[in-house]
Amino acid sequence: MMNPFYITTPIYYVNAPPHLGHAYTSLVADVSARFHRMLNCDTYFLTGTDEHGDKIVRAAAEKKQSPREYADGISRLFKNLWPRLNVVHDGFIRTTDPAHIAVVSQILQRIYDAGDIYFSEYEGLYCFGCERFYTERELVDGKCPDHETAPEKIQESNYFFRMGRYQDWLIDHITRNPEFIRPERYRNEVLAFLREPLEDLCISRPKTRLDWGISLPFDDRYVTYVWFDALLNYVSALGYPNGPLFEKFWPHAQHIVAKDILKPHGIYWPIILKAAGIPLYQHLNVHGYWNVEKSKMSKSLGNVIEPLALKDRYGLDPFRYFLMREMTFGLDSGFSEAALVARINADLANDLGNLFSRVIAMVHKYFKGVVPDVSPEMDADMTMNLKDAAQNAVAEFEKQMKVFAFHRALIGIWEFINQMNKYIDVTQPWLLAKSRTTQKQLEIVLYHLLDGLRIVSGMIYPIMPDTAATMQRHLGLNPSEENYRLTNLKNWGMLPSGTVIPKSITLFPRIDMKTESAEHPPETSGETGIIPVKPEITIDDVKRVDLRVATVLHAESVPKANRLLKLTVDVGETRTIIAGIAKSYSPESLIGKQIIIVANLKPAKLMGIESQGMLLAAVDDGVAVVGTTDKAVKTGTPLS
RNA sequence: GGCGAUGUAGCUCAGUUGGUCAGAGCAUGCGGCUCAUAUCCGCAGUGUCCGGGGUUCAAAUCCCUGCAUCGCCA
Repeated sequence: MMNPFYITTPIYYVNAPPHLGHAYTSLVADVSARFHRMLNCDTYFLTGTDEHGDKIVRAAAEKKQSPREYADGISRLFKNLWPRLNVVHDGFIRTTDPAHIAVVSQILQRIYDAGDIYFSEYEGLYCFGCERFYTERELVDGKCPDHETAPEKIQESNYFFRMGRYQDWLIDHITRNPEFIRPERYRNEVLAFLREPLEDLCISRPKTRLDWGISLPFDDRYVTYVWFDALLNYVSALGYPNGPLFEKFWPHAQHIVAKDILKPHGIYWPIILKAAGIPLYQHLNVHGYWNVEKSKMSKSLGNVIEPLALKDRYGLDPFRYFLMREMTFGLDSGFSEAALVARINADLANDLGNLFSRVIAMVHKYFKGVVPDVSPEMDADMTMNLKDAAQNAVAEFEKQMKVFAFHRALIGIWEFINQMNKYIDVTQPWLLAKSRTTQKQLEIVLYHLLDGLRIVSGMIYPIMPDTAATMQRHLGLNPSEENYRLTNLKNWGMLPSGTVIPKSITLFPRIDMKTESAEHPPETSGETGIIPVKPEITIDDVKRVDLRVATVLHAESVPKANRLLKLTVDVGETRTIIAGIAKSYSPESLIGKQIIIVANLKPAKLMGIESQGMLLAAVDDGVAVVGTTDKAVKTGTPLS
């Protein structure tokens, strides 16, 4: 068992809804967490929201909400986004959580007692309109840039954190641990900043100005401001000071941040930890920005597409792949729809998707879908370096993933994919299939390809988990943590023989830029669970099913049936429908709801009641969620 | 204003300590195959490696300088 792995995103400030930058940071954390689980590391992935401060008070006031209500709303937006990106975190912390508040208070008190926090009065230029101080430099013609009024000189007292006394210690730590802040450019930036004397950090606001925050334990007239509150989430979320999670994971902490918050994480945070007597984190991993280009394509459609919306259009896994492949971790990258489509077509559809499709198709064509049995001694003759290529790719993958060089890890995987395409070209299985004397060779070639795809499926798992699972199912495997273990990817020839594999599918539909503007491509085959996709059907099969929007008029439970509800619904006519959702919905909660039913299903009697149709619901881990429409529509409307 | 980074094929970028370093992918053109999602494989290019100067037997690679872009700090 390797060291535990603790990965964090920043807690996102709830003054605005999530955007691409947030999504990328969290995606990196998710990919990293998944990768470490492949390494069999105990892994904890934390994210959350930062909810105090005057910006929140002001944003809430604009919406005529209390800060708490406002923060709840935006926090929920973040929390709800992660599942949609297949970002699976272990913890979600809010700075308004009582446990967090207690930890902040405790640590502030400790640092105060140690003499690193002092009280001081200062004078500054204050704009009452903005409710903030300005420096001379920020003023325009001596006036507040927002209100165009001259700020007033006022005096205020606040608490300050003596960071200066830890400056030399921090320089020393960063110098001795070259990987403490990475990539190197950001380490250099921090060191450059530390060449100048470090000023003490103002850590409070008088409650007269701001009361949406955590009270200072040693002076109730003040709340703590920004960094103590925000940064301490990384330890409070683990149950500091002596929770089991804290003891297990904290020493292995790695943070991910965008470059805009380099200074707080690279300077304030280590110093806070030092002052509080808490060991430092391992690595601060800093990434750049996405420069979003408004694509011409979208403009011509008249609707500029928001980056996050593109995942719905092109599929989640391609979207995740693009973000991880296109950005060199640490540097800025451009985001455009054209670049996304180019990656999807070239890398996903042409290289990987087509390889997968042609291999599976050949196994069906030549062996009726049965994975050939290949004795190890026969292997060597036909491997033609494919085995070495696989093992090199896995080694490179491991090396690059560990240092957040995701794009390089992916380049390595794709080199191997190209080698497999080349291998097919050289071995020419379609010729081997023509002669009985070359049957054995054909078996070996296809087995090698299948096993290579098995290894690819494992390597892409952290980046494209749904696709990885789909691939594994089509290789006759049951997608599981075990199959994604790196140790199993390092071994050649692990794919079980004799299984019958499902028919070939299109992993990634090619995107035709010409017709794309008219319609959206089908969602890529990807679902998180392990439920296999049913056999292919045609449009005619679909047309036979008459789906309708129905409105629930009445609902009641069915006696002696603890899972069933009897619904009376309006589909233009009134019908009775029995649905097995009683464990997830109370009868009252359904009344008035619009649902989707199969209207032409042959009626059936359940518990003596005739059900004239069937309600559609998603059942996730035993919990039923009723399907409905995005907006209210006329009852009885067919779905097509 | 100070410090730093970057500037390489049409596009996106690799190029570790100076000596096959003038490269990869995409896009383009041509050839091949047919198992495959008109996919795959091969071949072919185009470059004053930002401009100028210097060090050296030898510089995209080191030094100076100019320009451009960007970042950090003030």
